[in-house]
Formats: sequence, C-alpha cells, structure tokens
Amino acid sequence: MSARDALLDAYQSLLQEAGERATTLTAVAARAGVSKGGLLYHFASKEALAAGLIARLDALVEEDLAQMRAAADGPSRYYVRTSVWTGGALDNALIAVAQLAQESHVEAQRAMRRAREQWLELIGTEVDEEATAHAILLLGDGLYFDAALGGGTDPAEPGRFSPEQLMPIVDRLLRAARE
Amino acid sequence: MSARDALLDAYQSLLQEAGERATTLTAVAARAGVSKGGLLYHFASKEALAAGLIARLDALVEEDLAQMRAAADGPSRYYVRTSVWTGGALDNALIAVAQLAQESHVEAQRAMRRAREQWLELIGTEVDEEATAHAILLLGDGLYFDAALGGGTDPAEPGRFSPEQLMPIVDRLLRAARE
DNA sequence: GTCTATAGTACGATAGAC
DNA sequence: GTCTATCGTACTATAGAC
Repeated sequence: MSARDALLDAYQSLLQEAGERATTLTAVAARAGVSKGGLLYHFASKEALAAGLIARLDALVEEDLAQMRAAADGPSRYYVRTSVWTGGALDNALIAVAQLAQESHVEAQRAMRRAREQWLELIGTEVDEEATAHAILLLGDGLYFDAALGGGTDPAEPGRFSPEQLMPIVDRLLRAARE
Repeated sequence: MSARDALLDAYQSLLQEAGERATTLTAVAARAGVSKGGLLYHFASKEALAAGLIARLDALVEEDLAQMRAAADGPSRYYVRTSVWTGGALDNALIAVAQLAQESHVEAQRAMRRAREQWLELIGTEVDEEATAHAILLLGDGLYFDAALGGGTDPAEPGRFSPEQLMPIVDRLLRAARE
C-alpha cells in the first residue's frame, strides 16, 4: 500500500473514531507511522487530506451505484441491505465524510448530497411512489446516523440492526406501494 | 431570559450551524453578546457548557416523552411526525448534542442513547413486532441525520420531508405489523 | 456580574538537513 | 521521500480591575 493511502486511511479512521477536532495532523501522522513533515509531503495541507477523502468516497459511491443497478433483488433491497453497518470501505468513507460535512465543510456536504440524490434516483426506478422511495432512503440515513453516533466501531451494540430484521420491512413497503 | 440561557442558546446554535471546531468560547461569547470573561463566569469551562446543553436536552426529551405517551394518534405517529425538522427546541438541542456525540463526547453519546432507548420503548407499547418498531425509530433517526448534515437551517431544501408525505408510510407499517 | 490582559498550550504549516 | 526544528496563530482558561 502506498504511503498516500496509509495516510488517507489514518485520516479516515481518526475522523470516524475520534471526530474532527481530535483528527490533528500530528495524530494522523502518528497513526500512519510517519512524521508530520512526512504527511505534509503527500498532502500539502489539511484541506488536501479532506479533498483526498472526498475523492475516495466519490469513487466508492460510483462502484456502489453500479452494483446497486445490477442487484438481483433490486436497488431498494440492495440499498437497505448494504446500509446496515458492515465496516466496508464505503461505510467507513461515508461516516468519515459525514463528520466533515457536519463541521460545515462545503465540499463534504456536496458529496453527501450527491450520493443521496443518486441513491434516491435508483430507488425511484423501482418504486414509483415518491413517499415510499423517500422512506427507504430514510431507513438508510437512519442506519448511518446510528453508525456515526457510536463511532461505528462496535457491530454488536444493542439497538444495532441486522439485514434479516429489516428486509421484511422493505418488502412490505415495496408491496404496499405497488397496490 | 437569563444570561445563562442566552449563552447556552449561542453555544447550541453555533454547534448546529458551524460544528464543534468552530464553536470556540470567543465565538459563543460574541454571539451571546458578552465577553469571554463574562461567559466563563456563568460556565467555568467549555465542558460546563456541554453539560448544560445535555441537561437541557434531557429535560426536553422528558417533556417530549410525556407528550408522546399522551398523543391521540399514538406514540409511533407522534414520533415520526415530530422528528421531521420543525426548528423546535428539542430538534435544535438534539442536533447540537449529536455534534458533541460525534466528537467522542461520552456524556453526549450517553444522552443520545438514552433518548433513543426511551423512544423505542414507547413505540414498542404500540407495536409488538420488534422489526417494525426499529424501522419506525430508524425513520426518525434518518430525519435527524438529514437535518444534522445541512446544519438544520433550511427547511425548504430539496430532499427534505414533510409529515404529510411520511404519515401514510407509518400507517402502512403499523397496519402490516398487526396482520 | 462583566470586563481586559495575558499565561500556557497545541495547532497548521514552513524551512532546510539528510 | 522523510525527518527535526520552529514560526505564527488561535485556543482554553486564569487573574485581577471595575
């Protein structure tokens, strides 16, 4: 793995576990196993780290959308199924960027909005009824909210959700929307 | 209004609009119209501000639970209806405390978990099926996530939800769970 | 009860050796 | 490509006048 990726990983995991405040250049460098000077060779500023993370998220969302389009069980079920916390690359990037977005980082907010719009659009190809499409999107948002609150590290926490539990609910929403 | 409340309001609104990083003692004091020294007379430390905000949230949640218990349309419908962003006192306090929680503030995380558990418990008195109760809780979480991402200031933003849109969905979930 | 002044610390970023 | 040393800034909190 390149030093650049290691630094981006350290930045991402710190954002997620400790928040934006605690994610200092010193802390990121330490976690990646380099000095602050070493970090700043690869990312000239803290803003460059944020831009790198957002670019990573954009790429992962693109991949996710392709899989969502191809999902055998349809986009809605794919979306909810994969919004449950798995610790996957997209989950982690999304929670980290959400942290930036909440600190009023404009580009992070834009990236989050972009991703949500595209997910909603794909859900819309399966369910005509707008309210149902929105409700399905909200279920995913709720799952990310829960993951973001706890730092997203403990998958066995009470109140955490499983796909097995949630999929019948999605089925009902889809069925009801078709009637 | 007491100076204490004015300072707490300033702290809360800054957390919400600008994030934890930008919520410095100087910024809070300026928004409340006092000097830094004036602020520190009422709240001896930044931690005291956080504790004050969490206490405020606890009180508002308590009030909300009482209204939720007494709601004519039942706790589930009340919960979703009031989770849509209204700019009310509870909404604002909740988003602000969520910001603290995401910066790894342990007491803020505890307060969020406490509130969610109590809401879920009340929803559970109406809905026996656990999966449905969780789905309803998730809808509310999703609504707060959306509000938190944008800073919660613009109620007319596209992708925002209305109670009119969401209530039929809740009705369907409740009906389906009873069958 | 509110102010100014300032101490002490930690941050982001630069400079230059290797 | 990575390091150490350091500059300038901004933060939390204290001290003491009014």
